[in-house]
Amino acid sequence: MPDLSIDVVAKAAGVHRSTVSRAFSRPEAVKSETREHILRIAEGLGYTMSPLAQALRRKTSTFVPLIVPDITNPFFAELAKTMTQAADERGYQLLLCVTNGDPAKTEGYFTAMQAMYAPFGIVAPSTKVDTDALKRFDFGHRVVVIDRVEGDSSVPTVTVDSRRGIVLALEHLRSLGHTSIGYVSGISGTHTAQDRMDAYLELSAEGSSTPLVLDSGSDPDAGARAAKHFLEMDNPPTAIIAANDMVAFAVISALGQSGIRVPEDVSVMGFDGLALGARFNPPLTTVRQPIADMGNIAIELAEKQNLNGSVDHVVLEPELLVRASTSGPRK
Amino acid sequence: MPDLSIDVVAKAAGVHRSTVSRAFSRPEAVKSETREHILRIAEGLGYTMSPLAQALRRKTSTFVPLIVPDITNPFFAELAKTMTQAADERGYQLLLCVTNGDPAKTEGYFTAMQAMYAPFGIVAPSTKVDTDALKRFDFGHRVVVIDRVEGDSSVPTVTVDSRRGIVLALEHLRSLGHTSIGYVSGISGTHTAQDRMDAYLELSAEGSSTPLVLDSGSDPDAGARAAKHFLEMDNPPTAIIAANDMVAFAVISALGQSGIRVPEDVSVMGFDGLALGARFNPPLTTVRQPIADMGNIAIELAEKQNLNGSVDHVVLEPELLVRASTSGPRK
DNA sequence: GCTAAGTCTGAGATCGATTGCTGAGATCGG
DNA sequence: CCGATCTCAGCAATCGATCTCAGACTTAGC
Repeated sequence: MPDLSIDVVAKAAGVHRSTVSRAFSRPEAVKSETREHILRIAEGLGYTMSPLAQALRRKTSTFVPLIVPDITNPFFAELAKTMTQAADERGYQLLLCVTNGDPAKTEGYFTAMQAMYAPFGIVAPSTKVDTDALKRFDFGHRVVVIDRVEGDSSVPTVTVDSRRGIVLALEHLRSLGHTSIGYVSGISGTHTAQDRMDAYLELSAEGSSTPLVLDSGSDPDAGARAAKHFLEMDNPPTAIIAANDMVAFAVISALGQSGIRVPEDVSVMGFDGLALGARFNPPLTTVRQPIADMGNIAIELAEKQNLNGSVDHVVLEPELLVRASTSGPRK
Repeated sequence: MPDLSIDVVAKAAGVHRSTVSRAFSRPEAVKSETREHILRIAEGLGYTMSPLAQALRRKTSTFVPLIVPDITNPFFAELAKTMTQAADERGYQLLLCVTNGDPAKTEGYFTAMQAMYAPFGIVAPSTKVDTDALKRFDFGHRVVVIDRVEGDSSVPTVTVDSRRGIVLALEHLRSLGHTSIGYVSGISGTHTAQDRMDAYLELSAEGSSTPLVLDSGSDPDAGARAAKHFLEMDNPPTAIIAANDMVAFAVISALGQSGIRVPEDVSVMGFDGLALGARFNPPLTTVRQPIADMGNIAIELAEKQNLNGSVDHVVLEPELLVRASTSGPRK
């Protein structure tokens, strides 16, 4: 394969380099005959422009980083999947960047992406993002965050309404007849995690039942600890809300290990709406986040900010997804 | 942030551009005093080299594509995770490319990666890879495949020993007392999927029990169909081997929906060893693939092939992982 | 038919690096 | 003390595109 540069095509088409360039990136600036001729020749040669050279010269590329803490977490995987497509449709190429929760890595990606002339980026954090720290980076001025952010600041964000989600969960459980409803966090760090917990605490109290947090850790063992705690209680709740689907899985698994059945002995709900939940045992009742929408909107917000500096905060509506892990309380 | 080019650093350090370049990429070619001086200045300015310009000029980059069909599948997610790190450690930057099973996308990535001057790539296919089709692409000569390929050809591969894995599963189940062991494929397309199924068919017959394939589809509903089939049988098997963990999850879930208990009523095993399996209900007994090793070795093979054209085929040993989804057959 | 206003295309500098070549000093043996 | 050998740094071409400028040709208006 001889190296295919723009000059090769130019020679083959009998025109100047610049004309070929225009034929591709500014079609209206070149006579349509010439353009079609060039395109035909290029096609025949199997030529495509070098994104590298292009980015270098233009000082802007179509690479859009999506920074996530852990791709092994299905929530982020689903986000990545839908965002890949959303990016594609708009002519961008999503670059997945995994931090493993290490803030230093995030910063590394920032400078790398700056160097790649990425027009903007999307960050799905694992901690409360520090807006000021963000803004210390050049690239930090061009990201949108998938989480709430301290004091509605100058960074565009997309989130779903945590409180509304908890309301949905609580209503569902109460309509089933539950009055004693526990909570296990299993995540922390992000504002979203905090918001869900706060909403539970507050709304649970309103409902005249005492809030009951089985575990508030954020490690993978939270589910097991919550189950242990549950077993040790004299008067355990008849239903449990988990802060996200993964934790719900862990709770159900741990409970199952001790012979507790879901939903016969206790109802368990998740929060996320992972596809995986439909194939859990039992299929998980949960509060669905519109992940695909989040991805699309994140990119839109990024484009908007890039265009006219506007900083929007979009809050999406969650949705109740009833499957089989909840039922009426045991008599 | 003024644009930080190599010339800026050169000026600041009072040397020529080329000297700065050497200070970074060919340390031995510049007097150590000078070099340290330059490095210090660069550090102070917060300068990093443009990977774009570098790749353009050198005609080789450090981008390594990992092409997977679906990042939402935890197997590929885990692969991506470990490979990201493996790549990092060797100075590469992994670029995750998701095809959604569309071969056209794979080809698109090939030419894109060619244009990015990627030194090589890793492909985790969802279909039997056609070596000839691969070789039609320039970039196809520099990939390693995570699957077996037709006729031990000229493409390096990494796989785990499918037959051995099935042996492990069968031995485990038989030692528990099972004699009637079913199989559900749920995947197909890859040679690995084929190999597992073939191994089951063959070894199962040897064990003097008749092979019993509950479902051989490859869609997400295979689990449900297998469960349906199971329920309709007069004499259902007492144990089921699923071709991978995800299918095992689906089978257990579907069975559970019909009131069949695992492992009390029927034992179910998976194949993969996903981290998720430990938190399933019940925790999944499975055959573990050394995913991290696969990632590391894939990159090693790629480097080797790139260096001296050697084409190796590495076959890794799977390992039995006993958890709670298997037990003795019901009396 | 002649000038003014468009259309198109070509020239050449430029983006941020790398690298073969050349030459200035330093080192060294005799 | 002199030429030969080494080191080390500068020069300038190059990678594959983009884009401003300016010139060549059309087209239009009167």
